[in-house]
Amino acid sequence: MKAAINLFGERGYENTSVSALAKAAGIGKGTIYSYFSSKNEILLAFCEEELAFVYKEIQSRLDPNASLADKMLLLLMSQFRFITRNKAFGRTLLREMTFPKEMTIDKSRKVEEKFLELFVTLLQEAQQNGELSQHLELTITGGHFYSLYLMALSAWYSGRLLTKEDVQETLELMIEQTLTGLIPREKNAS
Amino acid sequence: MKAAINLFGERGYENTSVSALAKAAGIGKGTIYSYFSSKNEILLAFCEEELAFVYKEIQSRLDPNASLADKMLLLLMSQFRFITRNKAFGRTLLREMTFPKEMTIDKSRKVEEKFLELFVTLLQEAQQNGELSQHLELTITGGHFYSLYLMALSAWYSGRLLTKEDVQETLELMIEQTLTGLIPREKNAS
DNA sequence: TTAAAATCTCGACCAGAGTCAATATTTGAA
DNA sequence: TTCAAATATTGACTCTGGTCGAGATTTTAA
Repeated sequence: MKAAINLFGERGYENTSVSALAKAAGIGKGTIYSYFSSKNEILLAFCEEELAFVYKEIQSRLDPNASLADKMLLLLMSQFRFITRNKAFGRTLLREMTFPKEMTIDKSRKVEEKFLELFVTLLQEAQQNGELSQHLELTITGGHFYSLYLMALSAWYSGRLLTKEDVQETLELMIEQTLTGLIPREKNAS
Repeated sequence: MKAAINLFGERGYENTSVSALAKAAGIGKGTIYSYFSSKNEILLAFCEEELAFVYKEIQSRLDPNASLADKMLLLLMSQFRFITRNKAFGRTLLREMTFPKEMTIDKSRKVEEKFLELFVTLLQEAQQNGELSQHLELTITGGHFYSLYLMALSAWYSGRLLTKEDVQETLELMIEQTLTGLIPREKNAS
């Protein structure tokens, strides 16, 4: 893991071969494969550590008095900025996290769960404030916001959204829409 | 392309090497790479044809009198069933479609655009029916439903949703939530 | 008709992910 | 202490995606 942190950080994920990793760690390549099932799983493990740190960051920045929409936007954008810090790196990670192979499902689930927890915490607070309907199943609702995050990332990687500002705007709009709904309301939301 | 359709269909994408493809097509491997920029792009081209067919299917099955929610569910589930017909195949395709490399962005955009069009068509109809707020930017709203689709697929590939029935239930709930919104309403929707 | 330029085709070659049988080390029972 | 069974380590090897320069083919224009 130390070798991974060094080399991935230095040359990036794609430009680091497993052999190089093994040499840097002073072990044989085969040994690596007896601890990780694939190169991607090393990446996942690497991110587990990084993400724990990012989550702490986010939680400390959350203004408890802000609206749910604002908090959600902060959460999504922080995560977005982290993951796209290095484009190729983020892509590989997202591919493996979002559509994992059987081989890496466990690790990927674990990382994802941590992320979903953040949503649920936020939503619980909002529900207590009355900002959110009481009858919602929060895991599902968490998934709902998670889906916006995936969408934004996909749009970014496909070039449909070009700048971080575009992403932020789109997310803002979608969060708003998610909260108020798409069908006509008799009363306008405040 | 003919060789691809045969071999991918027969042995699957992962088990078909580019060399095998070349041999089956009776051309050199290098020649393939002067028409496609990567193996994944062959997959994308392969799917362009398949998907056009699926879209026709879907549109013919849509009952014009059904509610937007029902139509949307049909659309998402049809697509879901198609893509997960072969798990590994779908995974590779989704990875490349959702988080494409610069190399394949064009192809992937093209395929995706066709898919998004379906959403927009549906939404336009709904807007005319008064089932949808007038002031919505439909591209964004289309993206909104697209995001639910991604989410469902991700949950399926991660094993958070295990059966197609789970997926359908979750999508149903989320579509409902998307339409009515998450914040409390004074009046219940009819 | 011809030959130079532009384009296309090819497969030997390279690099890197992942395998596996051989070897080294550790464990534990007598 | 001993040695056999269990476990861990290793790097040579395989397989495949992708590259590239050499050579074949087509186009163009005189």
